[in-house]
Amino acid sequence: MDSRDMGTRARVLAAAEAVFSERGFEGATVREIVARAGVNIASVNYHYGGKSALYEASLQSALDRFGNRFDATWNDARSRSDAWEQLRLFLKKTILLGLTSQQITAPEKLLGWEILSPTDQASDIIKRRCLDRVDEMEALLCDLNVAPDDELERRTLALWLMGQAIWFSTLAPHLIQAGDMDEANRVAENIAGKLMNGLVSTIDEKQPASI
Amino acid sequence: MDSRDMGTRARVLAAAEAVFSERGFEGATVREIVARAGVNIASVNYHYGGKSALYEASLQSALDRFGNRFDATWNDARSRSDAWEQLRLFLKKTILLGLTSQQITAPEKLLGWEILSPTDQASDIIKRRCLDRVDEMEALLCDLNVAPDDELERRTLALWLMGQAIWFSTLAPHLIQAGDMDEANRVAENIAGKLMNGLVSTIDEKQPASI
DNA sequence: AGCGGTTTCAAACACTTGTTTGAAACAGAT
DNA sequence: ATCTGTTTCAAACAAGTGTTTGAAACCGCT
Repeated sequence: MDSRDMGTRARVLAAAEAVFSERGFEGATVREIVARAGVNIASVNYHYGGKSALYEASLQSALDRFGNRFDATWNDARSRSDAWEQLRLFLKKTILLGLTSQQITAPEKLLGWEILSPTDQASDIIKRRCLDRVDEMEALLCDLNVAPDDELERRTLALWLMGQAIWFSTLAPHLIQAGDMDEANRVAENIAGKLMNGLVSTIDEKQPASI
Repeated sequence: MDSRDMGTRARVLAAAEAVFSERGFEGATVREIVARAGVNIASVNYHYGGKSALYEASLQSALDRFGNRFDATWNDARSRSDAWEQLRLFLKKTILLGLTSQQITAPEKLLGWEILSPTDQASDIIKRRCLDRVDEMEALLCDLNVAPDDELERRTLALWLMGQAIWFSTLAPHLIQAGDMDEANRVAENIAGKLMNGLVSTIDEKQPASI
């Protein structure tokens, strides 16, 4: 447990993240992991104690990086002075990510696997983290004075907005691809604008300006 | 290939759908499938030719049922006379489904697995089906006179609206649960309303009624 | 009853899986 | 150089995998 053993131990973890994210827990084999890491097969048991433990470590590490990336976008947006600008920037950035990224990144894929077949402990960790983000979105909505009084309503609204981020960063890349950066930028701004317009409209529940 | 063999053959398919959706392709074992179906292990090879072929059959069948369920909601909404009412009803129903359903259903989980680790042939089938739905949503947007002229913009908008359906029927149930039916109804109507308000607003791109 | 084709079955097959093992190689301190 | 604890390695292990096999059971038919 020294810090000098960051050679093989870290290489195993990196390879594990990649393989687990590509194939899931069951589909991944320790032989492929150690092959990619370029180390002996016994390393995974020696350093981590087994495949399951290695998976948990990979998930933890991937979640951290996922969280950090999210936090970076979030904090960057939150640093703006105007609250509406904060929301617009956050939405636009996350949408843009989905339109331009060529493939789902490892942490998001790992999250996906975990959602589909939850490991008891891990799914709790994930749930907690997701709900923390939802809390932050709720706070932003309160800043904007558009948070509904009703608790479930407010929570669903925050959850829904967060859903946009997840949707555009996971599934959308499979179905749509922007041509160039300018185009992506324009589309992202447009969608973000529609989301925000929906938020602020107070003429609720009635069909507006129909045919 | 008679129609009288619907006994074991169909039982295997049903069990396969369940097990594959719970554990994914790699995680599922033919032994568990045949155990649930209550048939001999050789049946899967005899009737389907192998695990992979059985998986494809399950995926096909699940996609059909998923499509049918979607089409039912869609057609029901589309039968309304007013176009805005069509959209509102569709959005509300799909949101409601996510708020009230206790767990992700088999077809959606299978879809999820396939998205995470696409089988070459299967992912094409899925893509095609999803894109067909997006086409229909585009048509509805044209009916509403809110479809942007730009193609990518229009497509992204349709895709985004469809994303709501998927989002609320797959991930949201993990994070939120409505208390009773009345509550769920109210929340679903609220979110649908916000979505539609965003659509119709023409005061685009500028921050509205800020602090 | 007897026949031909289809379907089921228990047992075995070849193979891959995660894990263990015991020796060899290494690093640092004396 | 020698000893100590740590790390790497090739080889082997037991368990579980999808698949095959050849015989038994079943079916509708004459």
